[in-house]
Amino acid sequence: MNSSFAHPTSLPFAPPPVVVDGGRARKGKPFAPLTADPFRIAPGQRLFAAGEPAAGPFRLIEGAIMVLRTLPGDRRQILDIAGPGRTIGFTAGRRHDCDAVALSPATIVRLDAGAMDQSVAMLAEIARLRDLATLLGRKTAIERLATFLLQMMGDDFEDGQRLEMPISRQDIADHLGVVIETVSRNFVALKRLGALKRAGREDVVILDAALLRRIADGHETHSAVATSESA
Amino acid sequence: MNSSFAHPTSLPFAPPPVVVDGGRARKGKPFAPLTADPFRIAPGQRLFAAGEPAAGPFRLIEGAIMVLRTLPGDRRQILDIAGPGRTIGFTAGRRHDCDAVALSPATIVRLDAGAMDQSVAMLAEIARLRDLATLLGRKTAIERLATFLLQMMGDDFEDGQRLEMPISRQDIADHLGVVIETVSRNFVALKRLGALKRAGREDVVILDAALLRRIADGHETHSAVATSESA
DNA sequence: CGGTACTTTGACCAAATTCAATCACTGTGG
DNA sequence: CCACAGTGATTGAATTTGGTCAAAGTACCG
Repeated sequence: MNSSFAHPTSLPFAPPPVVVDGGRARKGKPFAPLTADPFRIAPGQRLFAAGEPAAGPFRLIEGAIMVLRTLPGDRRQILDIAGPGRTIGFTAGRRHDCDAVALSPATIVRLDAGAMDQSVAMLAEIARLRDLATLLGRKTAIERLATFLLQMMGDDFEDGQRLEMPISRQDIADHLGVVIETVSRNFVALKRLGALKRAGREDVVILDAALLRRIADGHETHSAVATSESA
Repeated sequence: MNSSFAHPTSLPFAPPPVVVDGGRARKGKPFAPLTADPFRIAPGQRLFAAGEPAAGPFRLIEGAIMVLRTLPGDRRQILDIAGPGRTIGFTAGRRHDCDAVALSPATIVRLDAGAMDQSVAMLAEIARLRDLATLLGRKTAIERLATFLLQMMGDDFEDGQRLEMPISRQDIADHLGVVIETVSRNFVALKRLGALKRAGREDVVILDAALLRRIADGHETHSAVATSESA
């Protein structure tokens, strides 16, 4: 179903997630979101792994982290690609049920598990996972890719703007539930449709966000991966 | 991608979700999970719809309710099939982003949005949606069906036991991200593999739960929907 | 009984996967 | 500065899984 995949490269130094005191704020501030000290991890390094005792949720200050699950036969499902401000690492049990791996150098703080109002972050997580499930269950490959690009763009993104993508084709594929070749072909398809153009190795320039949006939403019903066109 | 689908039949009577007092407990009990009065809805009736102002989460006392999203072109993704004890209807914004429809006569209570410890239910919901996303992103049709059956069985289910399925093929299909014919064919495949046998219209007898589990987990690597065998 | 709705089956089709090159960018060493 | 590995991305061809379309089959209900 899927083959060689982008290794969670265990990089040189491996600071264990730095658990400072039990989570209680040391200096007063009784109801501020209680945290430990921020720490950094390098690209490819794991923040936590499935099966490990849960070390409370984490707030991502800077960088990008992906959260993923592995199943037999080289199959992976990337459940989240989180950027600054996002909270990750919620778990229902005593142990993590996913791996979390840095995509770029990341700064993180561990949140106190008891800290009030993780509920906002949890509700956001639920909404996000519903979107993902809908995408995986009911969207075509090109719709998935368009949806993904729009997510990476965030709001207030303008046509002509360069979109940085600190993520490999394999990881995109494992996020969108397709194989790497399908991602490639659909990048080409979007290029042909005039939605974007390449910009260097990993990046891309968005030419028509509105078109992208129509494709993502399942209007613009082309199969799109045509087999050699003139233009 | 998907065609005629099981209509959220708007049934005769349609009691609006009965909002009793603001959620405050009337009789003391200061910290009991504050609720309004239970109410009932009939099969096919909607509990809430996407776009409606959020009416707080609901606890399902009895019956079955499905939560689903609709996208252009007759496409649906059923995100949840909830039974007694489950809490549904979480939403990040002020409005629901899903529809909820009863599969069987259901008894429900509205929970006070502020009531402590929805967080347990939220964490469970997150875990559930991660499983679903993994299934939709990375499992084959037969693996999806096996996984679904195991879920319906719950724990402590024994070989030879009859499994009641108060849900149509179309709804199963829209839950598993395949079409109705694929569900049919894979029921046949599971029958041929000796995992189950039919029992009346909707129900099924589980013959080999262990096999089902192996299939669901992606061991037992058969494509399985063979095109006419002798046995 | 006959009608309606849902399910199953079959034949065919298409989107996506698999397998296998080829290509393009990066970094290295000559 | 250029040849050349090495890695990841792209392209092509063949295959497969699941989808589409259409025709039975089957249960349920009046």
